Amino acid sequence: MSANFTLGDLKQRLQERQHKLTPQRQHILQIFLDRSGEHLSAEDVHAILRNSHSEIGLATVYRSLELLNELGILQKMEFGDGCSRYEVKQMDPETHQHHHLICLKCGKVIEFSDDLLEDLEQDISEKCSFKIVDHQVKFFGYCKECQ
Amino acid sequence: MSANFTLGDLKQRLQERQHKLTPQRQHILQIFLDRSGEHLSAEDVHAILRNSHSEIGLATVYRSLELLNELGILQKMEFGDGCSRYEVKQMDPETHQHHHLICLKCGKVIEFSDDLLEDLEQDISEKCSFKIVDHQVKFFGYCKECQ
DNA sequence: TTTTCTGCAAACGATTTGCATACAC
DNA sequence: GTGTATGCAAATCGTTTGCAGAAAA
Repeated sequence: MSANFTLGDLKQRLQERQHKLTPQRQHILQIFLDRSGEHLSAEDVHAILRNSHSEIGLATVYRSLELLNELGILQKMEFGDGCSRYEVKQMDPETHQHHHLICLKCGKVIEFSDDLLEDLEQDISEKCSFKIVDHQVKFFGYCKECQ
Repeated sequence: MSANFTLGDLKQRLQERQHKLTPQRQHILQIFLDRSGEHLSAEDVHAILRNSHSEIGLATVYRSLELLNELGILQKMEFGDGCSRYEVKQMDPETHQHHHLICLKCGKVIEFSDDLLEDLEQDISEKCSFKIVDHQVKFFGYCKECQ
């Protein structure tokens, strides 16, 4: 249960949209598969690539991240630090969203999973005639070490 | 109850930090007081100023918005449209936060108030030893007109 | 082959900054 | 007066785009 994405999934989703399976795209996805739980920016990914082996243009990194996001493999998110960050999405829709606790002092991002929002979504749908397809919850405060 | 900020509050908070009460800062705050409920960007504010009377440099608008945010008078927020937006904060801490429903099609931002998050915050504090001082909740979906 | 990619460099848009002048205190 | 604010223009930063050559299908 709770299986992860593989390079095979990437290949399949690319083919469905007549996109090509390039080594650059594979390398970039692999970085996320090797580091699930981290929130990497385009610059982060670019630096990791540079350090490990392949030199890939920054523009290609940006284009690939955007594509992986559209394919539903990565999830784009903003933590207010001035750049977009990405993480691998959970394949299993049963495994519910996690929220982010962002420390105002050290900037650390802690994850917290929960399903309490289900009720709230239901409530909103009814009261506002708004069809919710996604949500984003961030809590700001101070982590254990910074309090 | 649920009183709003006034220019007097601005004056007081500025003095506490040895900042000066300038006409620019007053005009900018006034714009928000006249339009509570709107989520204005720096460019929006600049345009409104230009249309109404005073020509204020864009850099000053940015500096003032940042200052008003630090003074706790405005609340800075991101809706993913590429720029920071601001709205007047509620003075009364009893009046609880409102959440934002963001339509993925037309971009409209609807407000929704609720207190359900209280329980969740309590839960997180205990489980993660994380002291929460603020939260941000956004729901993405389709509004009545766009469904 | 045909179409989609990549890499580079230039373009971009939002935001910030340096600096000389102007103003609030 | 003294120190903070302003306005302008230039600088910055993350991100996007145009285009010619490279590579997947």
